[in-house]
Amino acid sequence: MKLKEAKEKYIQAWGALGSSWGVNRTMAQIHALLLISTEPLSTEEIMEELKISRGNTNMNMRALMGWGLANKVLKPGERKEFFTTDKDVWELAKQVAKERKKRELEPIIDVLSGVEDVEGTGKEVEEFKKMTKELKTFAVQAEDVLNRFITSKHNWLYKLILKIKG
Amino acid sequence: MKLKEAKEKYIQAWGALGSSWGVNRTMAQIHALLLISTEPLSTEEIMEELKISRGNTNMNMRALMGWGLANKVLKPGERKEFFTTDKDVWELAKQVAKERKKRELEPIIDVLSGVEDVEGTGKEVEEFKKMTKELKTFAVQAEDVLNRFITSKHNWLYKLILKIKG
DNA sequence: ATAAACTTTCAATAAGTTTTGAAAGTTTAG
DNA sequence: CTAAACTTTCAAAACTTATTGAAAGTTTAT
Repeated sequence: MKLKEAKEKYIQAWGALGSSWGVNRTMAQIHALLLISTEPLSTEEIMEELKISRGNTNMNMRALMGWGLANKVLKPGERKEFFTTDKDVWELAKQVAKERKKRELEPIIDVLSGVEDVEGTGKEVEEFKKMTKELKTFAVQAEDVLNRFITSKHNWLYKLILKIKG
Repeated sequence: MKLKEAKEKYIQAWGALGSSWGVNRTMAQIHALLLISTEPLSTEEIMEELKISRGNTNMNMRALMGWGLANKVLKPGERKEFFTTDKDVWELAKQVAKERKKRELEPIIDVLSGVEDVEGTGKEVEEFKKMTKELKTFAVQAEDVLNRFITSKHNWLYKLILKIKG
């Protein structure tokens, strides 16, 4: 397979994956592109390679930087800004986990906590309390695992697998 | 807090969470409703409670059953179909994991495998190979963890937490 | 057989999300 | 200062996904 074709396939696939993970497609594609670049890329180059508009490139580069997944780099003698990424899948995964925890788990835990003190005593109320309590327990446990993942060092996943297996 | 208000909050929150997890909002809401119901519910009752159309209810009930998260129940003397769920958060989580693994992880692993044999030898090709290989390793590890989760028994998560802590 | 009760389908519509592109804003060089 | 180089913004357009509702299909009772 030619590099160009391989690159395209990989970038498309990564974009698709991103969009199921709350990372918008373009953001994921830009990240994918930066991951395999040997040199920092300019806005122009990103636009060109991904065939996207300037505005889109700009918005998503800022989002990537906001997530801590990309950096501005200045080249001496160049006026343009260039972008790179850490090239560490691990960091990417941790960052996604962090964002999603904040956007999803935390709010649902809040709601489930807020709903604990429902008044009354009927069968319906009992069932409601029982279920929401279970859901909360589950969510808190999931949060716990995520927190460990987020604050973990490289290879935690690998070590974890060994632990599970052993 | 009144039961009615609490129910609404909980159902809305669960719906919102669902839609970030590839479970459509209505499907998640129906599931949430079934989770806290003491009795099996009919299509009518679901429509009423969630203020959604018959078509929407029907489609999403079938999807829920397709995911193995709800069942038809027949009440003696009644012609209508009624629906229940297992009331097990664990099953829900496993099912979501299973669907997402199939929809997302497997395809990306395929692409990354398919792209391994890119030809040429330059710096660019090296970087590409290196990166895609790393991504694949990561994806395969993640798949491994998911598989264990999916085939696990109740309380695996809890035990896992103890393992990680210890 | 047929009519009522109930379920399913799907084209049209609505709602939500992403992308564009042109205009406005900012920075740098001379 | 001012013109060119570059970046940012955001309303409108394109695209994607979810929902409706009415019509078609199915099942059951008589």
